[in-house]
Amino acid sequence: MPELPEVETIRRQLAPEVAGKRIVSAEILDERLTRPLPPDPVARGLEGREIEAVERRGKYLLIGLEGEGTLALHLRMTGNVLVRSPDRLGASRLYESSTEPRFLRARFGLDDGTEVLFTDVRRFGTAVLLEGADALDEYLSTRVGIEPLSTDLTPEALGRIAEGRAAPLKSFLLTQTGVAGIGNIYADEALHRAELHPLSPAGSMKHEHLEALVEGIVDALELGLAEGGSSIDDYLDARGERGSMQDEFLVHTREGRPCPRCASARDEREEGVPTIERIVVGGRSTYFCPDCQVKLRKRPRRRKRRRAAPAGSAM
DNA sequence: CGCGCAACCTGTCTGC
DNA sequence: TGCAGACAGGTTGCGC
Repeated sequence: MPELPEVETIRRQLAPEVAGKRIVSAEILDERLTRPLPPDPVARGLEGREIEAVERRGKYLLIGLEGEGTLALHLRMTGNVLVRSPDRLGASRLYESSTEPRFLRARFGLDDGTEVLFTDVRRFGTAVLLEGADALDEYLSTRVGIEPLSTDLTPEALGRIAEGRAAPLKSFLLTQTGVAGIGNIYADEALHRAELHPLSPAGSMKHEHLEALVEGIVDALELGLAEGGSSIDDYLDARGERGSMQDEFLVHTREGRPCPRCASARDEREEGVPTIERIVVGGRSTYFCPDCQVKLRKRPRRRKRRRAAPAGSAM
């Protein structure tokens, strides 16, 4: 579930609720959360420690602790982080419920009564306690690459990591050590914006494609952030509320619907508008418009003229 | 080293 | 109604 916009939404809500407060209790309720290490040392390492900051790298939520420690949380597919502050009871569905959320995997209590809850249906989520700046850097160095909403993401930088790659663009975008934070939703949305075919080899992009893809990535992620993330199924923000990005999808989960770009390009005529297709790439559902998302050739050597008229697939 | 795919989990939905 | 099978936002480990 949570990709960069969802994790960043949680981070922004969590930070002001927990920064400067002290952890007075830490309960790891599911031992898989800290796998392969046992949960007890993690819980003991947290208790009594003050939270200094809440940051994010890729899809990792980083809880900065006094003494150079960091609790690195990853929500994987169905994880949620919820914050309950004592003075906000009744502010949302989450607070109204007096009962514990389902699938609770960890609970952290702070010195002013604030509670931070980690829930996760599928139990893929992880919590790692890293001591010292070096341990954090080492942990992240093999897991996350370029931060897409920073100035580090340029067409040149993207070109360097894509160079020589035969993997399809969709798989390339999902590789976190290249560009970090993009998941299945935003990969589809970025490729549509860039007018690139998900099966094009990553190494086939020329400068204009790299520029378009950078722009597509940034636009898709920023819209996701502005909408508070995508709630297709499980995702809720730190206050227990749904995001609204799912209402803004151009292609993701929209199989059979008209392509919004092609439709607006010829809005006078209703018929003949290409429709979104679903294929499987790297084992993941992939949605795209076969008409406006151009399939690039492996070698950028020969330039091929694109046909002007759409192949009339009757549908 | 790059790449594709199974595995890790549990819940929900669809079709017979 | 019951049940098998497909599918779900992510990452890792293994084999080629």
